[in-house]
Amino acid sequence: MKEQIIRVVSGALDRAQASAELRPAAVRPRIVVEEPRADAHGDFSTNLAMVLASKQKMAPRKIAEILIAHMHDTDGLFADVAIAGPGFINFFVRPAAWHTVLKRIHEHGPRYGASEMGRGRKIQVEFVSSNPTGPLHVGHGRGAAVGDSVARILSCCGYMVQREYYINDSGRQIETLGRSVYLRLQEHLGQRVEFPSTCYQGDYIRELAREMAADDGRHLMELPPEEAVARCARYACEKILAGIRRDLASFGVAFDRWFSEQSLYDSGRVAQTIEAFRDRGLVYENDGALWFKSTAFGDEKDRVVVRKNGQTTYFASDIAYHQEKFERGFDRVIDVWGADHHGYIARMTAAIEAGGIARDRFSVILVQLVNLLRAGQPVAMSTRAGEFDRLSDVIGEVGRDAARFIFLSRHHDSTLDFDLELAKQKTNDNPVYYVQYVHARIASILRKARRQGIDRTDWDEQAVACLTAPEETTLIKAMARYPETVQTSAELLEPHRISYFLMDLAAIFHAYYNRHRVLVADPQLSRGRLCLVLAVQQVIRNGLALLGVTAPEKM
RNA sequence: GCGCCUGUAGCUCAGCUGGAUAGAGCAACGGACUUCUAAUCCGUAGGUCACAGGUUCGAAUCCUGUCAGGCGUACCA
Repeated sequence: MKEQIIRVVSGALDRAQASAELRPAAVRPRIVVEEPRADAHGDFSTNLAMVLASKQKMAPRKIAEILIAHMHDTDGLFADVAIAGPGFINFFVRPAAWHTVLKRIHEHGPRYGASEMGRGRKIQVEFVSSNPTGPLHVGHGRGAAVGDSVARILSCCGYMVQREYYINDSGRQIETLGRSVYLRLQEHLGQRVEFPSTCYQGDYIRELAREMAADDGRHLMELPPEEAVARCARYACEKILAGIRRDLASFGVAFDRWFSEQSLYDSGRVAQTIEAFRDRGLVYENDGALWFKSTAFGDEKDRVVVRKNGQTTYFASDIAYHQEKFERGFDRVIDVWGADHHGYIARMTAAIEAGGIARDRFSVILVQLVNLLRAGQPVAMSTRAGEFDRLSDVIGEVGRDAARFIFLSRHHDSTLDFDLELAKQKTNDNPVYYVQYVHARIASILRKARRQGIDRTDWDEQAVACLTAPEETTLIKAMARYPETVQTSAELLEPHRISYFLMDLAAIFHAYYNRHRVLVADPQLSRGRLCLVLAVQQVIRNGLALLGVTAPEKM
């Protein structure tokens, strides 16, 4: 609907300029159409006359008059177009014109809200990428929900999306993992060992050690320690990764590709990247280490890629990794990171630009941390004791839908309080159920309709013409906003906009439901209302799908 | 010190990249189940948009500064 109005306004501007009543502008202003808060200001309004005023050297209200005179309402949308305030043009849409929105929803079904904004461009979303040194915790859960939802939204907007998980299966932390398991294994086999605080403290390390002991633990002890540690590392890494995959699967998150950091070393890719940088003078030696000139690309200081001891840094493999991503043909690459990594953005962007890729093709979604609470009290989480607020526990306790919805109920820039008790509550406090309830209620209406022998739920133009109640128009107006909401959340990479949209639509529906009955004596009106609530159900389902939340038939 | 993020109702948060009189939910108070699911709805009350300047027809939104909180500032990952 908004697009149609933009077209009307845009056409009026063209004609006004063609007729020389308005002088042609060098730069055409972006036409902004908004929905005013107050009903008295109509269904839509544009500020175009005021934007043009200074350039045209004309009073805004005068410009508004000219624009209105040149408007062609070919679709018969408007009951009235009025000038108000300092020069707003307000549009009052005929109630019947709103019915075309309903028709569109019926026609497009699951594709309502989809667009070709992405024009098939390839885009990659890399998220979670948690180190395989321990199980996923709630913070990863938020990253998983955000990454997956962003991927769903982009895909809905016509991008070819790939979901990727980067496995840090190389370097010191993996060695530490191996040593941790090795020491616990020795301990398990009755040896007295000193377990350093630098090792991973969690109970899952003991479990892994027990498993290995049951397998071929004693045989391992006969190997040279270095080899035994390496074996422990490989075993633990695989096991933990399997657990991560399991947790993600139960969270409804599926990756298209799991990319191993080690593979970048095995293929010589990291070394090649460094050499390429060396050839182009992008690195230099200092204090025995090799530095990347990231300051030349906007970073605040240069960064080490090869340490004095000859080992490459994590950053080095990350540069190679991101170059490799773009070589795979992605137009855009999006990384979802925990907010504690924000200091890393400047150098990563610098490295990408140094590799000859425009910096705006890379973006990072920083996800702020999650405070896990229980009835308002913080849930104790001690990394030292190795106790995690595990994602699997949280999903087990509150369920996948509630967890996902809550993770997506805040802007990713703000910290999130996740209250386990609240998440289980089935009240208004907990918006998941509030939204899902709409879907279930409508399903219930349909069941009743079928019992009454009404089995036609297809589009019925005449029946829909009966929908004249103001609550009905409000409902349709809300649904008309959906496609735009999806596009905005795709542009800004902000899935929470979908959550808020759904809560808003749900509130409007519940109010309607309490005020009007769908199945009434008048069969024509019943059919019209059935068309209406079916559309609501469709939009709720589409929106929930973008969040990865189910739409239940019964609750 | 420097950098990034945040500051909106008692609490938790939206606010459509500058629009008209500031928006929800929770908590408080008062109402609505013989109906298609009350996991719902209706109403009342609640505000110096941290503070001070600036930009313009117009600012919660943009710019500068101040204050407060979070995070970061490795030859760790």
